[in-house]
Amino acid sequence: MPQTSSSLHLFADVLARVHAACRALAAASSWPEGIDFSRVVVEPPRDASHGDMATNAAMVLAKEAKAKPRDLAEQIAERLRADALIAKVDVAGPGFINLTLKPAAWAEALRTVLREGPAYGRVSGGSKVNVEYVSANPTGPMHVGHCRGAVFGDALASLLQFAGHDVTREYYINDAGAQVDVLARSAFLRYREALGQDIGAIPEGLYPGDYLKPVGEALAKEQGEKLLAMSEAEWLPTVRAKAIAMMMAEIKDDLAALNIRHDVFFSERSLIETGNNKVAETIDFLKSKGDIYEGRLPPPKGAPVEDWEDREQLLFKATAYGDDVDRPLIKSDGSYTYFASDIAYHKNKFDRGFAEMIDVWGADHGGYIKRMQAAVKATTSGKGALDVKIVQLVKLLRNGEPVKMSKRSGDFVTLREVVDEVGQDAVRFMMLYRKNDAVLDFDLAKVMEQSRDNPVFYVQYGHARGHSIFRNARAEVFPDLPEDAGKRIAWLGESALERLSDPVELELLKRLAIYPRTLEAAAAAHEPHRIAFYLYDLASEFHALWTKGRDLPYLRFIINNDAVLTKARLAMVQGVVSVLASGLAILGVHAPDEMR
RNA sequence: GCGCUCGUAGCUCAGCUGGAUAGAGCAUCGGAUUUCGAUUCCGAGGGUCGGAGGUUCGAAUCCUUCCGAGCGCGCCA
Repeated sequence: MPQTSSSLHLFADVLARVHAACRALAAASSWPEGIDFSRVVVEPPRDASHGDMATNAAMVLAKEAKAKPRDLAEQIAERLRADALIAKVDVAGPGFINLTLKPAAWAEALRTVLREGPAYGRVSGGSKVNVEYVSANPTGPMHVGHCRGAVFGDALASLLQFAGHDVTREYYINDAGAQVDVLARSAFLRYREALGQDIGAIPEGLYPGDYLKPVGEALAKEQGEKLLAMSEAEWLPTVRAKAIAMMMAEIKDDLAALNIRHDVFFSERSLIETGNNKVAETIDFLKSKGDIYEGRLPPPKGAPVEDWEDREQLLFKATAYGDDVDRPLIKSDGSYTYFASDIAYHKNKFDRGFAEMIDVWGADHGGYIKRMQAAVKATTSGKGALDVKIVQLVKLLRNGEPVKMSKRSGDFVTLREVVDEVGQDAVRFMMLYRKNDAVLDFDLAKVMEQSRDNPVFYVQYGHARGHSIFRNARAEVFPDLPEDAGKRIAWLGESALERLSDPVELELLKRLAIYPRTLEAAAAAHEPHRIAFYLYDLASEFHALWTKGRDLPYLRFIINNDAVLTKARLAMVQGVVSVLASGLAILGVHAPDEMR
């Protein structure tokens, strides 16, 4: 289990106190041994009037403690009332224990934010995790459809890293199937074209895009007319390798435009290299476990398969691990199915030390999850776990109208076109401002708007506004307020934070205090979108407080005749700025000091 | 036909893995605003959480079953 960093964060701290109270009570009341406290949680109540935090301890423990929830709640409450951090304890409803903390607790929470700075909410000591994402076929530039999985995977990896995991970002290159041979043939045409031949229209079934022209030109330059004299079987490996290399370079460029970088690029072809055939090895391994057999499959029930041929074939016993049917490993032409090499690939991940694997796939691969999880179970004897995150379709719009067309490829919009038009921040944030398994509307016009309707702008503006306040404070009250973030945080760390007492201010501090908890939950659920929503809420409260200062001058951040209060308020602003910057960094979105 | 995902305000979506009177934004209506440079803020109306059962102290959340949408269903990746 991950360890929380040096200081306990407020929610974890209070949870520990509740646990302690329960244990003390357990000892005093001779409860049965080995009671499970893990279901006891401390969370913010839905209704703020109930207090700052609520715990379900009494309701969860009632059965085992053989007591009525309300009675038990009273006993636990009695012990919590003695706690120095807690101002008020109430028992409500079916047995909730509502806690109201002393104001000093919130000041202390802000002090924690400032002390830890960029590390606030960070955890260390987590497990090794492999996150595989993008893995687009190396047959052309990336299109918008790839965008979402790319951004999602990248943000999830960052999130898990922040949550203490040892994360490897991986890209699986599908460079072994039939489609890369098609790529090679398409590139060969462009090669002939580069040598001055008239190739006419690109035949049906080959890739028509202009992006293969540079490949043809490069081949012409390197090989001259040498390849023309060869048979396809002879030139194909050379052309294929060149085309894949250039496509991968292009994909890496596209990813860089979104600020995405992988640690490992894993080649499918490397699995079946002669002399080192991992796929054969894996099949043998499964055979020895009795998970593979020769058999027949019933024809698929859905759309009729025209050339269906009932044949004896090599099957993986996926049904033994929760799948619906057993799955073929070898095609009728004798080559491996994609699934076969994918089994070998995931086994390889496990063998490299990743018991935890996460794959990010597009929605059209949903039907593939069960068999892959079955395969992981089988090859790792249940020790490996694969979580597959499906990212749903992105509907690209402009002012509500669907966008099709592309200047470059003829039939799809490239990732690059979208990033060039709206910028990487807008793309990244919007892709994360939705649950991954929900369809997403991406409106090119809307994400450029500077309004509350555009969450990217709204959150970034929150960060910029914080800095704007620092600039004003520097001009009006504190010429010494450091520009450097680290120095400024240290400088503000010595503020009289107990001066922050207005309910609106305390609300903001509570929001900051809950950040580590939000991160922890988002990481555990593999759901980076929760951070995007949290940031939006935080920015919203910050903007609201700023605007309140317009009507109520005593709530302004800068109070010219009260340097002590101003400094405390600036410390609060710094807390907001720090957390906004931290959350945006996890999402891979810039936190600007000013908007332009 | 089967499997997976989904169904929450007029629209777009959250809902912290079972908690209290289900929340935001947009849109609508009503207010505030020559600010600490910012398209910002406050308030109101709006709900059978697709329908029906079930599990328990308690269900939008879990189970069953219908209805509806999307995706998938050897030898594509």
